[in-house]
Amino acid sequence: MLQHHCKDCQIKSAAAKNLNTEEFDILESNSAQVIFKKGENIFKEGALSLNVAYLRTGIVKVHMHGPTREKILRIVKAPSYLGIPITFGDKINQYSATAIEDTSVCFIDSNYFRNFIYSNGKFAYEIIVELCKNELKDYHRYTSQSQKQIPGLVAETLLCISETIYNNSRFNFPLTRNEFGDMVGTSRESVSRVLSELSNEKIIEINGKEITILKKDTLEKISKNG
DNA sequence: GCATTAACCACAG
DNA sequence: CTGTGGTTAATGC
Repeated sequence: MLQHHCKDCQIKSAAAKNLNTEEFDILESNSAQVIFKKGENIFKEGALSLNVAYLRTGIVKVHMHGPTREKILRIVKAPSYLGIPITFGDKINQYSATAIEDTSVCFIDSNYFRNFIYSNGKFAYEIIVELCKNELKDYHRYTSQSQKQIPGLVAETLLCISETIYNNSRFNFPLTRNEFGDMVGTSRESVSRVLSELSNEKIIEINGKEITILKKDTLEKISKNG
């Protein structure tokens, strides 16, 4: 376990900024920081959930088993909590989290996390805000996913990764084609095909894992029109 | 019918 | 792990 001092942490969550000195002491003695290498599993679907995971740095994929394939639910960039729905929704993890870049995670004992919710209204409020924002994003994604065709979904995903994860029109796409398929609910072949079409039309440029968005406006149009 | 879309399979780098 | 081509099934003019 790494030495850590929650009070001095530079990457506090919006919620944790509302904790007082005493609460930070409690947090510190009931949490542990762990480093995960790219590809390592952070918590696994089906296991018993005993803590809240707070993603301090890095990027993670959140995924669960579907009837036929794996489904990638979200790509999460730090800082963000990872396991709140698990902690309060069920004792058993309903989904897994896997690092797609080197990552540092703080695990917080659920009981103490729960106590903060009970006793500190501002803390609880920030947690609710985060949950609500995520829920709204999920609603948007689910409606897109059920109504857009594959080119629209691929375009949407590229824009989303570029804007919200990397803030750059050029980025290393962190998933394999297969995982990209799992993310938009389609086959790796279809993703492949759409990507090469986009590349042929000079809308994006592909160098292995590196993707550059050349014509953002046309990509947005494709995303919008489904 | 004919066209489009996308899944599944197979095979080659 | 990826890209591509052939085939097939579903859906919509």
